[in-house]
Amino acid sequence: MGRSPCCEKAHTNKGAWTKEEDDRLIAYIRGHGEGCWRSLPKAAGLLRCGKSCRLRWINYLRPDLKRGNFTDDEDELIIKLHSLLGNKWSLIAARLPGRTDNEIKNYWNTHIRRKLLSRGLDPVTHRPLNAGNDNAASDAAADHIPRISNKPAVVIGFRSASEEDKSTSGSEESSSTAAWRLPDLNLELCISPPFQQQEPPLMPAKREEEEERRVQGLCLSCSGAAINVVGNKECKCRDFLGLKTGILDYRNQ
DNA sequence: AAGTCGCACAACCGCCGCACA
DNA sequence: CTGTGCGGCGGTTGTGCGACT
Repeated sequence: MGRSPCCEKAHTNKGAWTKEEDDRLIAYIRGHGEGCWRSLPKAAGLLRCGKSCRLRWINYLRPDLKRGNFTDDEDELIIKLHSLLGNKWSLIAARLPGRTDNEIKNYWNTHIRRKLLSRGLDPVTHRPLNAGNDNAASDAAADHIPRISNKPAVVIGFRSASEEDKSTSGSEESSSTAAWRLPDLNLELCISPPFQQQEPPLMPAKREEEEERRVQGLCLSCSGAAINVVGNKECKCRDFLGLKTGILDYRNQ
């Protein structure tokens, strides 16, 4: 029993959006807000699938989009976030006001990958290309090595100095990742939720949740000041990695 | 001027997780 | 508890355009 398609494909337009379609979509959302994407196309008089409308709105038509070139600051922020989060484009985009996950994903694949390669860094692992296994590094650069669980390769910065000491004497993880240092990544995340070495493995969904909480729970702008760690709530300083950022939440506008 | 190539980015596809009945 | 519908996400593809030969 297959799932029904998200829309009646036979009667939907595909490909590039026309000006008229854009206008209809904008007018409808202005009038009714973002709601049920599935029913939106019909209500707005569009021969498009709901997903397509959502994508078009989020990636192109939203009024709070920046458009235009990425700044150097944004470049560096993306690189840092990618080293922490991996290919979690939506999480990365949430830290870059006016940028969409799709835009960042495209930008990564076209610009930043090359930028990292030119720095001698593997864009997948953020490790130096000539570090360790040469074959592995070059293969990874060619995208032949799948990232393990799509998780960030680097966990640096989430440990205190004392944790660091502990880890040097211990686990496999310490030898495989913590022993290595990302040269240009210094987030000064010296405070953190307690590092739980013996933490039982999380279920995949929980793991992702936890991952997000780790990032959210740390204010990366306040040089790790503990006062800004407020559980899984955003720090109110609105200053992320040195960039003034509003946390993007167009849904509440 | 015509053809080819590579880049940039918009759009699509398929899967997953969550909410709900 | 299970099945279904929906929104959301990440990977991939398609297409337009400029640079180059």
